[in-house]
Amino acid sequence: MENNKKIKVHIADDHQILIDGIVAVLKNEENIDVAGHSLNGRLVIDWLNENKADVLVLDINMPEVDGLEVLRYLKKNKLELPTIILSSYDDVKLVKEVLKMGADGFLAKKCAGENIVEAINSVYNGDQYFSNEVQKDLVAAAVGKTIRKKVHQDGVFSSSLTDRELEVLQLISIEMSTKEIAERLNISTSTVDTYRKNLLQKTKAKNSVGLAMYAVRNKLL
Amino acid sequence: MENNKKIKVHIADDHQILIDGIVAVLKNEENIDVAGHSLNGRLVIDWLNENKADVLVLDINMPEVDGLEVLRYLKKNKLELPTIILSSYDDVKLVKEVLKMGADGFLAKKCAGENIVEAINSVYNGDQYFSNEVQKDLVAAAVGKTIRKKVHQDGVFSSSLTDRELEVLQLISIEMSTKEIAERLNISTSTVDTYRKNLLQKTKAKNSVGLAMYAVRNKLL
DNA sequence: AATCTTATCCCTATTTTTAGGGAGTTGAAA
DNA sequence: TTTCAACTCCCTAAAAATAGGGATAAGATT
Repeated sequence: MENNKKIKVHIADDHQILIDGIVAVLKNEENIDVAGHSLNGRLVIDWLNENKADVLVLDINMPEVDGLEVLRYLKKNKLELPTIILSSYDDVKLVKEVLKMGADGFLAKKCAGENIVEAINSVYNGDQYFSNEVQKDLVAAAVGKTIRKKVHQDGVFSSSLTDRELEVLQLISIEMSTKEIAERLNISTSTVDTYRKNLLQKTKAKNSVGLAMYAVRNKLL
Repeated sequence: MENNKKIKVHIADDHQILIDGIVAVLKNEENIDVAGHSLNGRLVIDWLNENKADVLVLDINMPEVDGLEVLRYLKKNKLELPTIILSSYDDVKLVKEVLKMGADGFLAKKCAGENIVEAINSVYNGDQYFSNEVQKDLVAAAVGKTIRKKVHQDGVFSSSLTDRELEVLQLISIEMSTKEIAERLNISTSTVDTYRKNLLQKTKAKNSVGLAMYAVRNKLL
């Protein structure tokens, strides 16, 4: 019952309805206290400057300042705050990206509200938490429970995209042709072709549209 | 208090958490009864074949069968079911598209849960309901309260894209090639090519990536 | 009755993308 | 010092997309 024993949670999502839902679910939990909630990343950072949370539940897609930027901010300022990513997609590629950026959990929105309780308790205790399907995929990727270590030790999960590849991906996403990209980057079209091939392989996209959609999904633009 | 006076609502959204939130909000309303809920469009249609709802609250982005397809189904089967579109974005273009397809309300998810009560009552009474910002934009587009009539009378709001074009656009956006689309729609590749040309012209996109990005921007997926 | 929209299909030709392959340089890490 | 990742470039060939053009049938609208 004591307040100082409760896990203080901050929830960030641009959908008020979803926040309401999570709050409703967490209201039944005695050891969890929703200390605050924000509708975008800017508000999260502002809030964290004034208050303290034990766990952050963070949506990726938010206006103005999105979840990835909040993660970057936390990392840069060496704020060790257990963070669970809320996502509409249980995209393995996105999981990898956010893990690399310091997130500790990944919860697909389509998961029932009850899982969020588990997730919060897990990351609060220093563990990691992943949605079912995500976890399956991760396991399929031949990794056990030491995911974080893997990530930080040998970069198994680090985003497969190099700087240059990302650059090319971004230019593809703004409707540039190979020739245009080559001119823009002052490299030959052959080189751009190589990046295209690597991108298609790494993102498992079928064509340029798939590359652009990958960029959209993973907020790479 | 009588059950037969309650408005039977069916909620469709692929995020369980969001459904939980809406159910929690509607639980406090005496004249509204959440008769059912579904995680994708296929389940909505299945449910409607077995049950009756007075109002449908429908998310656009759902796996397998999305909200737009449900709207198409309702239209094709002449099912007059007041429908409120739940969307992550209050994109005017999307509003136009769904209005054209027979929706009666448009609620941005970022709106507080209370608005949904108003929205449900409105469409149940034959009126239309729109989120604040959407409404503003619609007014700005020089239209008053006879939106539906306008839509059905002179197509002021009809998107420049025809049904078939939209269909092709969506298939392009999921990385399908012209040949694949032709097979899926049982038309010739020449026809698909024609739609591609028209789409490129209408959306002012430079290539398929541009088309996909247009679809993303306008939430046509 | 004449017009317009939508959906359908075809032809030609060029440009772009995709799919294989290989290969050299550089800089950083082991 | 060797190894490795990243960046760069090239060759060949097939598949796909883009850019013009035109055409017909069904339906609704004027």
